[in-house]
Amino acid sequence: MVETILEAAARVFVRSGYARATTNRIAEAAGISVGSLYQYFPSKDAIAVELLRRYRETLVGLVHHHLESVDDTTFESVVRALIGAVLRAEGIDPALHRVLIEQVLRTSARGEIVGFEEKVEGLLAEAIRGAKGRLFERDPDTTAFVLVRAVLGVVHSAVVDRPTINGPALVEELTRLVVRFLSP
Amino acid sequence: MVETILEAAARVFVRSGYARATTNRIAEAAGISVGSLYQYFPSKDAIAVELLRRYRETLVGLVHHHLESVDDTTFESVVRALIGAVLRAEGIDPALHRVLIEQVLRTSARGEIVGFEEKVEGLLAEAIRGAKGRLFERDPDTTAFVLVRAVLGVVHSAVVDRPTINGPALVEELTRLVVRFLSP
Amino acid sequence: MVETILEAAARVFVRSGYARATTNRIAEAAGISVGSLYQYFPSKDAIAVELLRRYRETLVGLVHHHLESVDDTTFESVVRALIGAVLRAEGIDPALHRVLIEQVLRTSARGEIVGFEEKVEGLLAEAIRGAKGRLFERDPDTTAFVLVRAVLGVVHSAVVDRPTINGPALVEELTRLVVRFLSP
Amino acid sequence: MVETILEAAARVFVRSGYARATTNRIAEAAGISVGSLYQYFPSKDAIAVELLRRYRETLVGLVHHHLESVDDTTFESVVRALIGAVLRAEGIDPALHRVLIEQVLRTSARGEIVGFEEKVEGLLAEAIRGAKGRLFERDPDTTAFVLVRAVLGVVHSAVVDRPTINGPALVEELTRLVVRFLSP
DNA sequence: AATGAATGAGTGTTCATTCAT
DNA sequence: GATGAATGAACACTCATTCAT
Repeated sequence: MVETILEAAARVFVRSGYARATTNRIAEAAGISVGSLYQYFPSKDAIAVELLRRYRETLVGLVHHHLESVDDTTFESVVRALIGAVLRAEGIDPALHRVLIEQVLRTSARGEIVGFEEKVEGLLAEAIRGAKGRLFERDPDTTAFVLVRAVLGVVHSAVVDRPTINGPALVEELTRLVVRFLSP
Repeated sequence: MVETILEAAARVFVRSGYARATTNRIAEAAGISVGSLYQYFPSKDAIAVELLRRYRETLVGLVHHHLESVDDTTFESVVRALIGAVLRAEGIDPALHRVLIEQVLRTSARGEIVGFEEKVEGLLAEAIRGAKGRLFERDPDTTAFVLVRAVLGVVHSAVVDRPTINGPALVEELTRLVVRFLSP
Repeated sequence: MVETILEAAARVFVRSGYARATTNRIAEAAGISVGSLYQYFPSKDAIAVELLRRYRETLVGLVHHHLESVDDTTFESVVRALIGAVLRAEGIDPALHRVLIEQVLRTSARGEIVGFEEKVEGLLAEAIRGAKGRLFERDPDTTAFVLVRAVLGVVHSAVVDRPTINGPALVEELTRLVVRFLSP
Repeated sequence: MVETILEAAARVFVRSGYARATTNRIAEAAGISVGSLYQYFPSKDAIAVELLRRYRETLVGLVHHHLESVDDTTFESVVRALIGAVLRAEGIDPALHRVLIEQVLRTSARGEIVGFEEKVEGLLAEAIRGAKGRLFERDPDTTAFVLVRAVLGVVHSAVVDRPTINGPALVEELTRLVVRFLSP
């Protein structure tokens, strides 16, 4: 039931924006009554918060998974695989993400939620520090910041604004961006 | 008067979010009455649209201005100057940008507004094509896309999420990102 | 089970007021499920009605009992005993009474319920008429009315508004009020 | 406008009870829109609070006024005049009073409001203490308490439950109640 | 008989917009 | 042009009641 509601809410949030997404509309989209919706979520905001939480959990998991294979193969191929995975990730719906962020940031759940990018940055900075070749002596934190935000900026834009650009060529360009940026 | 209203609206939008920013509150913040506000803008949405239009106009102008000096000096120094300028730009308030986008995208003005990044990308692709050294044979459009979105991703994040990181080191890292990415 | 529900309902009505006393809350306070509650009472109002009915029954019984002993002893001592009994009566919870009255008066059960004071007045008027000494020639009904409402007014106020005043001195004053009022 | 709303609210509260008196219904009864209602009162509760405040103010004024003439004439005639005045008082609508009390008691305004009877009792206790004849040596506070609550109990009942009884005979009986109670 | 998830009508309240002054 | 009181549609949320299990 929780799943049903979240899926319906995601659809309605994206289609109509948070403000115009009424709880009655969400319930209807989920094929249930408002009352039932409130049996599972205490408020409209709570739905947004949970949606955002899951969204971020998915992405963090994705990155984590790929970073573990760094040693197994070329650095470049890991980057390529990770970027490809993120670009393909079903869970990535920046339109939804965008809609949610403004709302959740006004919520008390704010603290629990903000920090997805930070988490990814932490994982990356760690990986950079542990990298065998000690590739460079710049500050790993700043490097991770630039890396994460640059890549996510491109990925989000590709998914939201220019779905047609999402192909192998984009993966290549992004991989080049990352690899060159990190090389000494 | 239009200016007064827009400034007040920007403040209120950022402080309270679009939904909670009532026209009465905006009018009050502008020191006028609601009635007067409606004398200059036909609707709340229209304020958001105009705000977004100006925001983008400012940024496009900024980029345009710096790209014209590409030939005058090193490529790298132009990039560095441009990045510095964008990061310092007063007009850049991604918090406002974020608030506006969701709303404006649901508006009929949508067509007139979307495409700021596209404009910048166009300027860039043009510059790349015209670059003397014929630096590379990749598709200028894809390259421009990656470049613009990557840089804006970092810039927006820096301004919104991590103001403390906004310093010379960040400019250096971003410049490196761009220069290396574009080098053959 | 009916008892359990009524006790729980009384607690919840007093604690939260009739409007905020939800049937779910009452059921929970009774340690049963809403469904079971509806097995014994057809509606929330029905609970209030039954509660009021019992409340009044208790008080009428109390008065009735004491009036029967009028001949056995001094008039004054009967009055004193009756007043003391009413003031001590466990069943007296004017807070509950107050909460119930407004609701029940809007109910179809209204007719069956109103008239508690009237019953007591009837008993009293009867007692006055039958009183040996034929104490006075005023209209027994008006006298009974004034007597009942005056005493109940004081009793209710004492229990609800000023529990600290509820002591022997109060009994004395009230007794004096009654005895003097009835003396020729 | 405030007056219009209060009058309409009083009517609706009495007719339908507080719970069923919707703000829309009140507005309609006042011949205005809900929005306007909220321009003058921040909430439904606030209306009840103001109504109660005025109600009590009226009654306190009434009592105060009559107590000032105590010295001018017989004690008994003052009592009689006061009782007659209270019984005739337009402002007295215990049905309304009853409806309001439960609600207001749950309100933060509770502190400012409770204490009407207390105020009257204070005035009375003062008058008793200052009475020339030093009529008795009982505790003036307890006496005032019994007096006020007894009289109000009768008055309220007369107005609400038995309007037909409200005549000269009732005034006589009540006056007798008071005078005898206070006599040494 | 007991349960409690599901229902949906109905509530208090907000706020974009209008318009008489 | 400026004002701000008035409007009322629309919303988030509650809760008495039902009914399949």
